[in-house]
Amino acid sequence: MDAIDEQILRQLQLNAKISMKELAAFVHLSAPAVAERVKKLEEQNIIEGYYTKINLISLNRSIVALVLFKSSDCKKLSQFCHSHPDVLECYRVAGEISYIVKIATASVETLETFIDQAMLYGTPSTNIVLSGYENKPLSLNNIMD
Amino acid sequence: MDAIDEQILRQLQLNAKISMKELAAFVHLSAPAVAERVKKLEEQNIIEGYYTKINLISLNRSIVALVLFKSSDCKKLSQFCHSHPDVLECYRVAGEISYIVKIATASVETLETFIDQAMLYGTPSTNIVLSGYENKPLSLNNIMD
DNA sequence: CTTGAAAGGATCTAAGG
DNA sequence: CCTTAGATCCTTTCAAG
Repeated sequence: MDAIDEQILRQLQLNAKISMKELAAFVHLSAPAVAERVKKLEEQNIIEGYYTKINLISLNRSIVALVLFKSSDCKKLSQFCHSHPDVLECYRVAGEISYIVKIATASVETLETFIDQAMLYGTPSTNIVLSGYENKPLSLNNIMD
Repeated sequence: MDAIDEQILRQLQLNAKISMKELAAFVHLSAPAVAERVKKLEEQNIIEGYYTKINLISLNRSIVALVLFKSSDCKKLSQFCHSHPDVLECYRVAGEISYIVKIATASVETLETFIDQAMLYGTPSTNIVLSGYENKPLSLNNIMD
């Protein structure tokens, strides 16, 4: 991983579908050279995947909430969340809280159902998201383009 | 948005770089037909973007934490987080907590620095992530393939 | 690493149902 | 809205430097 790889990763974070040609222009290399670097980054699992962000409202998930659990049965809670169709992310954490779940759901009714079910495994504290942002790109050094 | 669009979105969530040809095979249409649907989904902002997930350790961010803020100056905190190079996500929430920040940072020292700075804008409660998962794909109805 | 060329895919365009 | 067919562009691979 050198400075050129870092620039490649930076561009890929912003746009997974950039062409090798464009990427090559960014880093001042040829397209075959960049393609080989990207391939190696994939093989080393430094690039973990390419995914598409879909508008949550379009997926009928108008309500996003972060649910914090104290003293929960983490194993069962983890299983429950993993199988729940509205759960986006979940984290086992060390701190005041023991488990944190991000959920995107259709309505307050479906949120209530989730909470009721989750209460079997711990004590939830629900925080509904009013605004926020995600997917801020990271760079190793803070090189700006 | 019909059932075919939903299938397209489902596949794109799993792999942003799938070809129109492959996607067409999934939904039993021709490649140009699928390409046009994808283009419309992009124009309607139902597809919000194509991103690459990079391994955090490779980016020198071994520590991930979720920091919860109570009674904070949300506007200034938001500005601070937005400009911080290690912040991945932040949310203004309604609940017991008023602001939640996800940060990926190099070490306990850099985490400490973040907390010290963030304390100017609110009262943080730091939860270090032990394990977790993200990017669970969503579907409108729970159609499995 | 480069350039350049050739082969294979993917995408785009156009014509038509 | 769809299909098929052709043209064009991109990527990939290989050569040679």
